Amino acid sequence: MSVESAQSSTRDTILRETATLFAMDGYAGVSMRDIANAAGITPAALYHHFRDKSELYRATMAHAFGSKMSDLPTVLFGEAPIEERFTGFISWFCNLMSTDVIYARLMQREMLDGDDERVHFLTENVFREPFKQTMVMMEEIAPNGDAHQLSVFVFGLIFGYYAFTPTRRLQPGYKLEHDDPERAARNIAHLVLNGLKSFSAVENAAQ
Amino acid sequence: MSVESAQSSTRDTILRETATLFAMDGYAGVSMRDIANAAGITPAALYHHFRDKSELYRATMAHAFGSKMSDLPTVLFGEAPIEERFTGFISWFCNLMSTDVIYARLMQREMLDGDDERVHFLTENVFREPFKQTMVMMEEIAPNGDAHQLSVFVFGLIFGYYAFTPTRRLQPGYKLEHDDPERAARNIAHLVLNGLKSFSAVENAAQ
DNA sequence: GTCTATACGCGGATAGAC
DNA sequence: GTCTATCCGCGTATAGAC
Repeated sequence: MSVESAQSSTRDTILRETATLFAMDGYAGVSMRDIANAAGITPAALYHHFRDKSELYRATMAHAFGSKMSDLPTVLFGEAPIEERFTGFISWFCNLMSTDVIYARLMQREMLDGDDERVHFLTENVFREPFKQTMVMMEEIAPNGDAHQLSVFVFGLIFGYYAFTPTRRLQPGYKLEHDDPERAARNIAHLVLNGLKSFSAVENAAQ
Repeated sequence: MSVESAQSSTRDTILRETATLFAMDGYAGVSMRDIANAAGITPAALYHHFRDKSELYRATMAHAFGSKMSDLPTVLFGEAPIEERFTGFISWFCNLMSTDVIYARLMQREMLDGDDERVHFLTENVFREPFKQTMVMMEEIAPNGDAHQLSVFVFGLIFGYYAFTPTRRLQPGYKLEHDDPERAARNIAHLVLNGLKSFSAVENAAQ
């Protein structure tokens, strides 16, 4: 909300560089010298902007996870039928994951390496809103289903699809069009929408 | 196949310890001193068994990814109807992921950090066979669908479900039974089986 | 706000005794 | 096969000049 877009301050430059570096090599795999190098300053200068490496890391996460996931697509809140809202959401999420590799990798790293505090931060700032909205849709699609678990399936499916990318490209049957996020989104939405139609009758419903 | 189960050699001890250490903290996050400490020897002794850290890492992966995934459940190859084979497979995979956290984390790390060679190794030794079998099942369930992509959905769904675990536990609606792999497997199998029934008619089929 | 210079422990790795 | 001792560059971090 504050006025900070005037020009690219050194701090912003650093945070942009660290997002890439940490995404690619992880916290322990990136040195302060690497960071200084990428930002075009000396290591000592980094300590003018951040107390230490761990604070710089936290600042990087706060910067990277700022707003993207709360910019949910407008179709979600429109009057469109549930199929359209759901498909629009999946499409948006798939495009985000396939477009912003840095973002996707940082998410994966936080889930893999984050302590309680970091996972909490990630959950609050990245997944809270879209997860809630997904739960609302799940309740509409499968009124007697377990909305929480079904939402986790949706996130897991998309998240897993992209996490699995390096491996899936080596599997039999791989074609270039499998990398098209629109196509993947369409098929994911199709799978889930049809799969859930029958979930109302499942025995462990509405827990 | 060789006789190596006689007693726990130092080499095996090291590899058991490194599997845990690398799974928890990643390659860059674990030092040779850490490893030596965990194995109860000095750092110098490590170099008697392995040329350097990267060879020790590769050996750890080879050891960890040895046989588990090729021990596919027998139900897969039986005469049972497809629903039962598929559900059995999902159940086996979910149990594996939720039981062996080390294994699951090493998989995630390799996909996130692995270079071409490492991802290739992971794909060949871990995912090749189960992926092939899943494709066979997908062709049976949705004869006109895209068996490769549908198989990726299945793996992504399970993989994503477990990768998402730290976060899902903080989401609204979380209950303890969501951690039960049998329950998750049942619902995943249900979702996929029902979702795929209608996939035969989808427009981008059989590519 | 960024630099040079530097502290100092930890990193991977080796030599050679036992 | 494991040890002690050691090398040396790289790690984070600080002091103090400009």
